[in-house]
Amino acid sequence: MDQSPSRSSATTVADVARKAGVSKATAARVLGGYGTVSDRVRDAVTVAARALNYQPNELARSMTTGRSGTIGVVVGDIENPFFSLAMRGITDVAREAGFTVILINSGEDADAEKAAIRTLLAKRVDGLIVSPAKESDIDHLREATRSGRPLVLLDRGSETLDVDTVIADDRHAAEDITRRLIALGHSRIAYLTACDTADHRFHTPADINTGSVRRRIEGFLCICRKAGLEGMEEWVHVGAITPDHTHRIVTAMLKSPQRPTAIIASDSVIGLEVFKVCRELGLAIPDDLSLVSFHDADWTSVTTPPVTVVRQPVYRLGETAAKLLVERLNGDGTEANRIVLQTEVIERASVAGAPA
Amino acid sequence: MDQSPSRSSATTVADVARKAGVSKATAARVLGGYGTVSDRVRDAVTVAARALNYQPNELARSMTTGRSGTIGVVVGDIENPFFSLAMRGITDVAREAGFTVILINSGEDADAEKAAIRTLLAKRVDGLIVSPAKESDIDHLREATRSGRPLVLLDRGSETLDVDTVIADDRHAAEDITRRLIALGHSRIAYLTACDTADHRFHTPADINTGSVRRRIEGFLCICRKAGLEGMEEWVHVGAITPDHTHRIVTAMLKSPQRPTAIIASDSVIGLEVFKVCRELGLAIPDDLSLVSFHDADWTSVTTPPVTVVRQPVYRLGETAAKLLVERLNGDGTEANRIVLQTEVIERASVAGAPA
DNA sequence: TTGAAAGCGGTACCAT
DNA sequence: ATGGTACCGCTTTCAA
Repeated sequence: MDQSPSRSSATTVADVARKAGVSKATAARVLGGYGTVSDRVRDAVTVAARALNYQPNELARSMTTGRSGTIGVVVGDIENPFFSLAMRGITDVAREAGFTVILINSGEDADAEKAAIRTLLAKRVDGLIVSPAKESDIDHLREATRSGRPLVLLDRGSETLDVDTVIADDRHAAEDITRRLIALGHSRIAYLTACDTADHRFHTPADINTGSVRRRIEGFLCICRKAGLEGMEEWVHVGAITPDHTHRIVTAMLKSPQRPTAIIASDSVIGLEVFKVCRELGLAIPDDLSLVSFHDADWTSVTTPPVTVVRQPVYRLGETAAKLLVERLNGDGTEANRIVLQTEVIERASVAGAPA
Repeated sequence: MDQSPSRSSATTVADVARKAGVSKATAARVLGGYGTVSDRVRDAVTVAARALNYQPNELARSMTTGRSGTIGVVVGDIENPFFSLAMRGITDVAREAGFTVILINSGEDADAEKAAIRTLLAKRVDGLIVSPAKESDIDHLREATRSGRPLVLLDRGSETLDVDTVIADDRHAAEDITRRLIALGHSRIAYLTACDTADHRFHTPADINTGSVRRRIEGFLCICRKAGLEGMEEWVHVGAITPDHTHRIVTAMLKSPQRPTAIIASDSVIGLEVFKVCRELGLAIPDDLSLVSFHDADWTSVTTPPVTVVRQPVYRLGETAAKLLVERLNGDGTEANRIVLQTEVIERASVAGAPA
């Protein structure tokens, strides 16, 4: 009465072994594809496995091997086209290498990120790819590496953490576009980012915890200073964390008497919102306002006018990070790589000389 | 010489138990948060755990409990804004409910989807959310449910598979916009989808394996017929699987002598490409061509003219699917839900009367 | 080449 | 309330 064949619980190696008339160890060898077995036995086991519809239990396998075949990815927000494209790069490489990906959104919140890392570590991921919300707050990342599992930082590095890092050349990109804007006669140039500070105002780049953005702002300020533009810190606006926030900030900015003649948007979501506010306010781009946006989102070429953007190799960012991780997982013990992917300014028609 | 304290391998329940001077069972009770223990012992164990930096091994836990705390998600392409937004809905609900998400891209390929399901099942996910590439080819899905793990279908249902399903009201949406177009005098209306057929041509809705799209085309053809428009099958174009493909198809379409006066784009990626081709060809929207796109992508409101779209509750699609799954996981044994979320046509300015 | 048995790190049942 | 111990399903010595 206990040998019901349609018992719901899955068939195991032992079941197959019994049916094939061999030992558990032998069955495991053919089912797991390791060790050596005679052809005759292999066939018998294979047949039995098929008959019993044997499905291996990766969890049990992971228990003994210590490898879960899984990599954990923590990004700010998968909904953001930047991350979803990078994610595509990661998953493509992972699948190719036989790994599976666990995705967790941090919502750019440091605490959520910590919880995510803890969860991932508990699930015994083989490695991690993280886009840290705050570069200053990385004890949890350090602990992750201390647990022996390789970590790759995506889009945002850390000076104090010596691990593989893949970022874009944000600083030069920012310098480049700032230089162009200044050459065109702009001096009231605003930089707008989603990153926020404690008092929602910008004072110094050190306030900015997101490395990629900090580097851009540093580049922006540096070129401004070189051009004799002082005190541009006050033109840096933070806290554009949602379209609503952005809308409010941009509206206030453009309605002020000393309004900017150019805006640099730190990502395409912000750039889009700037575009919308201009519409509402009846401001013409580029005659009344020049606009440059980071991230070459697909729609930027189709607006009127099309938007000048900084093209970042987003897919390759993810792809490269995953490749680095897979190499580590395969035993690469060389020192940490810090890879900087080049960016490119795509000139379109949203930039013109400063209004008189 | 074997009691090196900085041994790399993680500390286990047994280690903690030893240090706290209690049995493994007792230590496990406090560490696992089950059973009953005296406060004194609880403290001792907690202290020992902290001292040893104990990190639970979820894999081992899953082994015995049979629950992995993981749900598997298979989508066509995470890079597509549709899926990344739905994914956001899924991950939000999953996190809230204490589940972690494994993401696999199928690339809309049935074989890849099968492999994905197999992998996920082997990893012992507790449940699955799948956006099936082909509704006709679902043996692997059936097998998944047979393994006892709940499955929820996302955006695409299946008549023959009796499982929880969350889709948008695609048919009515298509009927609605077709009706509007016809009322405006259009009769040469093209429908363009990424779905492909064996010979890359459309004959009958039965050729279309993606349920959501099939339902739209059925609605489109139905209304056309009711309005006395026959043979509209030849205005349905398939195979717009990449922007390049789309570009070629749309260009050919718009250059033909009998070119359409209106195009319905099956997703925002296609809609964007139609927009670009019109630019290139010097065709004015909506004077020369009316355009309606499925998916209210963020940029559609900012083009010139802004695009009339079918707004789908994409986030809620994912959210609802995840909620359904979590309920099943919590023991809901009621019959399969088939949830149809309402769509809404957002009228903007890309639609006008048919050119004379 | 094959088998027996000891884990992997927890959980859970049964005593005490 | 606590301890002893048999698993979970698979891998991996070690012998035979």
